[in-house]
Amino acid sequence: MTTMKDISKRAKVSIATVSAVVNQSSFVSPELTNRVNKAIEELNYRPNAIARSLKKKSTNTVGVILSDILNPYYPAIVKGMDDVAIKNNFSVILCNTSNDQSRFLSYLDLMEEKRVDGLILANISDPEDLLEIEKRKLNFVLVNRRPPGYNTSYVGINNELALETAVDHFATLGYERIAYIGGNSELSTSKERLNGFVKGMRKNGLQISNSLKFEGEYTQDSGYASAIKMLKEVKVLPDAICASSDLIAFGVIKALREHGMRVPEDIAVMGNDNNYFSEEFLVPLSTINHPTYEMGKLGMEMLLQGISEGANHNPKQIILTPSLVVRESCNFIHREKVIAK
Amino acid sequence: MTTMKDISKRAKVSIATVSAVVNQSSFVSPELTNRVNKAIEELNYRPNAIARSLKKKSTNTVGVILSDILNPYYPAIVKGMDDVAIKNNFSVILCNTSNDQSRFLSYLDLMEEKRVDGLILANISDPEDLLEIEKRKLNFVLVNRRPPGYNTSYVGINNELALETAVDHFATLGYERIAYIGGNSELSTSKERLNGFVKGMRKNGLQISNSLKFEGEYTQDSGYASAIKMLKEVKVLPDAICASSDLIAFGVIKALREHGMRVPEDIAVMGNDNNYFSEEFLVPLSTINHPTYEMGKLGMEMLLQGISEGANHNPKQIILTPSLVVRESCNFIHREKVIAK
DNA sequence: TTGAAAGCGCTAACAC
DNA sequence: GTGTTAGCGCTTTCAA
Repeated sequence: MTTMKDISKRAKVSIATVSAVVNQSSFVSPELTNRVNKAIEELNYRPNAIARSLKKKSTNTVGVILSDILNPYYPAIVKGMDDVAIKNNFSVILCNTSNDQSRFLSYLDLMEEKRVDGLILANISDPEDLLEIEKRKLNFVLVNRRPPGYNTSYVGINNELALETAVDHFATLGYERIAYIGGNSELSTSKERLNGFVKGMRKNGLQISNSLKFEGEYTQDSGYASAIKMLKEVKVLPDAICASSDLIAFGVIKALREHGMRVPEDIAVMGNDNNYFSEEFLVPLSTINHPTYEMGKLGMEMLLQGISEGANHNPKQIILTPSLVVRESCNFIHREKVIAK
Repeated sequence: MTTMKDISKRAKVSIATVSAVVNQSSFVSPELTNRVNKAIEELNYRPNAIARSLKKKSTNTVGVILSDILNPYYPAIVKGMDDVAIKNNFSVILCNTSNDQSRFLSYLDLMEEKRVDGLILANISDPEDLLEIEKRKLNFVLVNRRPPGYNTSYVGINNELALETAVDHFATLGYERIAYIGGNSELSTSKERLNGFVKGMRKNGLQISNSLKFEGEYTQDSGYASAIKMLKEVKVLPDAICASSDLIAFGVIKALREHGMRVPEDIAVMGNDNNYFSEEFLVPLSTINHPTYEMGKLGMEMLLQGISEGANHNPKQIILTPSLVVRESCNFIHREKVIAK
């Protein structure tokens, strides 16, 4: 591997001069510049970022720690991050924890050892985890989920508004008895979404039945299981269901259909997050769109800004606004009810 | 940031001793070991991987260059890679080119500058690109696609067999007039799949009509466009369609339905690759399963093996076997035809 | 305008 | 067993 020393010899200049032309960090006469560039060309020189990093104490690298790359919610986020990273000459080290806490911890250590300039963490909900991160004294921003009370360097979406919008939509269509099937209640996003559901129900003068509230995971299987449970336990079924994610909605719809219920004719279902596939799901899913690409993009921009501004960086949070997407899974109008009013 | 020097002072030992206990690289008396560990604890020392890399001329980091992380084919591959990387104490720098050649090139430069120990490239088809990679003289393995004639350090799947299997399935069900809707014909996977289709048709004594062969991209939009084209141009429609990917099949089915054709009653459709969502697509898609997680896992294992074995590494290729998944998109039996035989 | 030299934090050869 | 030291490839200060 050729080094600056090799170049300096061949171009008959000092190493400092080579460095100056490579980095354009100070003026070098055209003559020497040429000789250096020629040598670089001939020897196929490529600067060693490791050595540079050691000297400069910065790596132009950021770590991204994700909870689950298989969840279709995240690839667009990653792409948003990657796009802005490369535009700013940063690389991203991707770490997928598969929701494994010990893996999360060892990734944190690893990132610290690799001296990344900053960290983006998608899906930190546990205050303990936040402590672990803060201990390391490095730039970071949280994305999507966040621990209770955390208000700095965060980009997420307005989950409360998302579910409120879903309920509003149901209300507009005349649905009244609405169930809620959510994810893990400990996650910030779950809490916010449930809050939004409650808020929406109240606002629309609708009654919330505790027997129609279900919790589980943000997965299709969990949605399926919750729906089965509902079908078994509930005497008078709801006429509509708010699922707190599209994946959950998929599972719910699958369960309903397997039990002979038609969507939306018998029970309407709304998703949330606008999964890539929800438009072509068994029944095209009405849902709430989340600007995920934007979330990744803004998260990385926030991080890089924090890195470049250093101590005098002013932390902030960005909350993106979700929007209604109407398809077919709740388009069955309850004419009688609407007329009756 | 505390360094070995700080530790050595506090523990009143030499730097070499600190290094020895941190890396367990040579015997140190229990007494000194204790002092060192205590100092490490107290000062919250974390080794600097950058400095270590500079010295050792290896980074324990590999680059992964992907053509499109938004395509649902890839997340599982990435997960497979990441899982084996972390198990072997390697980090992965993820690079998503979004199918942009200039971005690919600049990522290659970047990876070289960052001195990654190796590179995995998902989706190199162009011999020129391969040349670019080989120029850099670093360990690499190709995954999924490959340029013509490339037979070293590769893991992919048997694409020919995949399409052959699809045709066999159609033939078994009594379908005879079978169309093919493929991806970009320059990609290795496309060629292999088309070959498999042709082979399967011949083997089953079925006639291939050139007017029933379409090319495009590996996207839903492209599948949609090809199907529209077929609907317009072809006088006598096929009774079945082989799509070369599930995404294409999705587009095809969408187009057919929009034009009043039922799947599978009017036209049957087979996909290929077993997308995460194909089971719950508008019509549950019969397809060919690809072991993508395995592909990523084996790709990374191959790379790490190549890195550790160095010059005396014996390059090889691994071709994984796809398998039939029967669902509903081609389950309409042509009784008359079958009986007629 | 150019070059000499110190030093980033670590490893490893060698000396004691 | 432990310590001294050179040097990985680069940046940057300072002197010339």
